[in-house]
Amino acid sequence: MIRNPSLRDLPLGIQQKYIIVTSNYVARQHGVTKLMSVSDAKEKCPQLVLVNGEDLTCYREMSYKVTDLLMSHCPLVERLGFDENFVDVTELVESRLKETPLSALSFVGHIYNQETSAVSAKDYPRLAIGSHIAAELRDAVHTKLGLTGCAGIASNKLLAKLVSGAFKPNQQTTLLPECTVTLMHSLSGLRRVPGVGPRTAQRLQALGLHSVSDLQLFPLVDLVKEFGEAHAKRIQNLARGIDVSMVTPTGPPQSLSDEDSFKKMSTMAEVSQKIEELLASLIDRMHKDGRQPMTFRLTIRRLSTANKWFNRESRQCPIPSFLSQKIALGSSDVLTHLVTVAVKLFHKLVDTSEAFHLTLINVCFCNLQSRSVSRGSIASFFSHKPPQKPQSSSRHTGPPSPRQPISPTPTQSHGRRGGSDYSVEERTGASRSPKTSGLEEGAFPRLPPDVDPDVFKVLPQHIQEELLSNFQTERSGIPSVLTTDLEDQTGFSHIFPEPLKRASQSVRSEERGAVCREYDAGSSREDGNEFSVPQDPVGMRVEHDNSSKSVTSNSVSGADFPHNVDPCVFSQLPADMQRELLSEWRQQKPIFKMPSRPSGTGGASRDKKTKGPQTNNLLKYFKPS
DNA sequence: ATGGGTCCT
DNA sequence: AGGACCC
Repeated sequence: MIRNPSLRDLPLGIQQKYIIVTSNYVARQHGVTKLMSVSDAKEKCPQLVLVNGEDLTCYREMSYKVTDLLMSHCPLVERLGFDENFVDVTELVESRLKETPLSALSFVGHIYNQETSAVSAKDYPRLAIGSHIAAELRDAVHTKLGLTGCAGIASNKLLAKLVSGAFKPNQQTTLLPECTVTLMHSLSGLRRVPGVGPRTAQRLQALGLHSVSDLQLFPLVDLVKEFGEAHAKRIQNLARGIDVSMVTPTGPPQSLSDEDSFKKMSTMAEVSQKIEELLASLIDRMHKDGRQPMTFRLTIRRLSTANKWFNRESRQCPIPSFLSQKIALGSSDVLTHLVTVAVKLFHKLVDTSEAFHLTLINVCFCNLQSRSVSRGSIASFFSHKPPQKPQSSSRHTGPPSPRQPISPTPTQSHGRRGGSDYSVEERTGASRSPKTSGLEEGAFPRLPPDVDPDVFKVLPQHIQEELLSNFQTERSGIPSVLTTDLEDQTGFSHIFPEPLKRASQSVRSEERGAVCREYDAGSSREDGNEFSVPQDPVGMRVEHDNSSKSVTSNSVSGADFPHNVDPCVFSQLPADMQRELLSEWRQQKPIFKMPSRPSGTGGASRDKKTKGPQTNNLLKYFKPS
């Protein structure tokens, strides 16, 4: 729709192969649904206009533009697919809170299950501020990129995401902590809980669990028997509305892939041709990215009578370094060489002396390394301060673009290996200082002043809840996450880098143009971004350093609580109290996981998970031509 | 399903 | 290399 506004008021469907992956609201009014076959859709809506959405380029570009724009307002942005972003606005909220009188606070948009006019913003100062930030972000995305979408404002990612869909086209909703229970109970089944996929839902069903409350109340011990401790705790917490995961800045993609599916392919000639076609566009994308892929992977799907359902098989291999350099440099004869590599992998997958029938081929570059400048040594990495959050520098600075061997290209910060010295540091930001770890106060810092935390801890649950609920009405909530989403449209190009987010699949994207969400009805999609607000700054972010100690209490996987906290009680606590508890608890955990496996090149590089600090600008991505 | 992605085992 | 999850 963005590309062709004349489609805006017509029923529009985005087609990939023989299915409508998404559609605008006009088409939805005519009964077109999300993964409907083209034939069923045409039957329901003969006038349906179809746009092919198999090429995700436009959506990807727009998607990064959105992420980039959000990052320019607040650096902590985590992408989820092409059309959703989580933004941790805790720090922004805290700084605005310091400069605004309580009397000047208000809410913007909807409040889940309550009348906005009936809620006092003074009682939830952080969430109220979060609602304004979400509105500003949605407005920026709309005015600068032409996309509309929804946002959810809550104390964690799970909740922000779930509440963002409460009011559908192009609206935003804030979740007050006391409505968490209602929101979770409103879900029609366990599959609606993000993080519970088809497999987990099936296993839960086998245990006799169907609803969110079934999972909330199921004995953890028994759940652990089925799923293991970490997974069991995680999903049960999710059912209770608890999500301790951080908003992890996404940074540039970890892999780039290109694939095509078809009815059937049975000859080597067709296979090499398809591989060549896919590789040509992948190499082009890789070149624009500017990083060097160290690994290549080929994936296929066989036509299988039985098991049609996900049988994908893959083989991967290191990319000879002369080739990966050429890719980054944009050399023209790379294609042939890579086709050779791919065909060799293909033969490891398929015995071509026998008949074969493929249904899909995927080519992927992963283990992407930024060639930063100096290839310096690992020593230079250690000499810098710790990986701070680099942030940005590059972000706005133009496309880092590709190229140029020497330049200090920013690209990622983080791990950066190498680099001259400068780059790295920019840090900035905010200082999130480390606050030392430790103890600062007790575990329950925000109890009413007349309650001793040590006494509180040993009280029966119902008494604790009563104390807290009385106290809670006086405190504000803390927001935490927001998500925003946007819709569609696309356009492209741009300024710097990258793009946006939304469009989830191709589908969405194509729609683009039009619509957006004007008003209701229908549909398109929207989705959103979620902003979470609140958290304490300190809490979520852990970054820094080192570790302090290792774990104190249980540590275990991410899902547990400090030893004296019962999850059931915890879930009833006011959001800001939860946040502080989690913060403290997280500070005791080691921050970096270190290479569990010997990594390759410099260990310094990082470990993937360490992404935290890297903010990078992602976006740089395709250059502005 | 489609055409992408993520992280964990 | 595969599995699970997300869109």
